Amino acid sequence: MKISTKGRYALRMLLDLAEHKNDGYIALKDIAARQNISKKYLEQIIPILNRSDILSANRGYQGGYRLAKSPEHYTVGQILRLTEGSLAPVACLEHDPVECDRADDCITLPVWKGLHKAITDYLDGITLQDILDSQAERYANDYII
Amino acid sequence: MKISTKGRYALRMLLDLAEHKNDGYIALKDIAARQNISKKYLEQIIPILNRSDILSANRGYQGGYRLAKSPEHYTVGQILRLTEGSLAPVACLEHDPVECDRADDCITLPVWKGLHKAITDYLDGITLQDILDSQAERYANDYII
DNA sequence: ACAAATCCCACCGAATCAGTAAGTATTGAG
DNA sequence: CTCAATACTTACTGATTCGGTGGGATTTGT
Repeated sequence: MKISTKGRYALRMLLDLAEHKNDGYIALKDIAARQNISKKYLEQIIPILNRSDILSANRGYQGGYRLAKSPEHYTVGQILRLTEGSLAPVACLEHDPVECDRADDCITLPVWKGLHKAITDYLDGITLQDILDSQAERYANDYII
Repeated sequence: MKISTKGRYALRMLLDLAEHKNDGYIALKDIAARQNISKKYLEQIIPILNRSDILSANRGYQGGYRLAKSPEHYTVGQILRLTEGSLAPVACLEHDPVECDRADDCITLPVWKGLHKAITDYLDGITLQDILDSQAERYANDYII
């Protein structure tokens, strides 16, 4: 019941892009350095995100990535669904559901459905902008103290 | 981000014991047959639950297991914590937290804390009795229709 | 032309998952 | 007292996933 590093890194990568959304195209090298993540591994995660048009990429010299939309248009749920494949806590709730002949009278299925809803309701309610805002707020508090 | 079969089987096993709580000691063989789960595998799951005094076991002829308390005293969260080790969606939130030197200014940590809370609030709010009740209700409806 | 970047594909060790196998210890019934 | 049924224990195993690394090919601004 863990979020994979792939998902956590993807979120941090997009947050990094959100923080630098006015700096043009950001090279993977810079994200890797700032976030202290292997650039090679990020190279493997990027195409997962890139497939669904949430990023805009530029190859070659001075190339890199930037967000296709502004940070409030990305929810954490949306990002994690890409990297994790699905946020369903059991296989029988996935989009192409794994067949389960017990589903009709499965006594535990409603529990998993409810859990799935609790998870997605929470994660789809948080945008990248929300996370940036809460960070800004924290820094402000630090400054006051 | 999946609940393991170990956790799902543990829940079904305890629900089976709850359904037969007035039938004395229940042999693993019977649970395995009713739930269509390998008895050998259940044998491996049982000690995880047995360690924490939620079961009462009897060895030998006519032996088996029964719940130590009544079904409303078991929450799904409590059971899954035993089999999954922890319900934390990231390692840095576990009980013996995995060290993370970035924790102090980790921008994503509040997200994972909130997710952890959403998950545990939901799962700790459901008891075995709740599940049995919802099943009974469904059967009642079927009967009416 | 060259260097910096994205892209692409294969590989790899370690851990986890989902079980199986084989045997020991304990108990009630006959 | 013996036997069969049961819980308990330990070890093993094949498949898959996790968390990467390595080696290049391709594109692009200077």
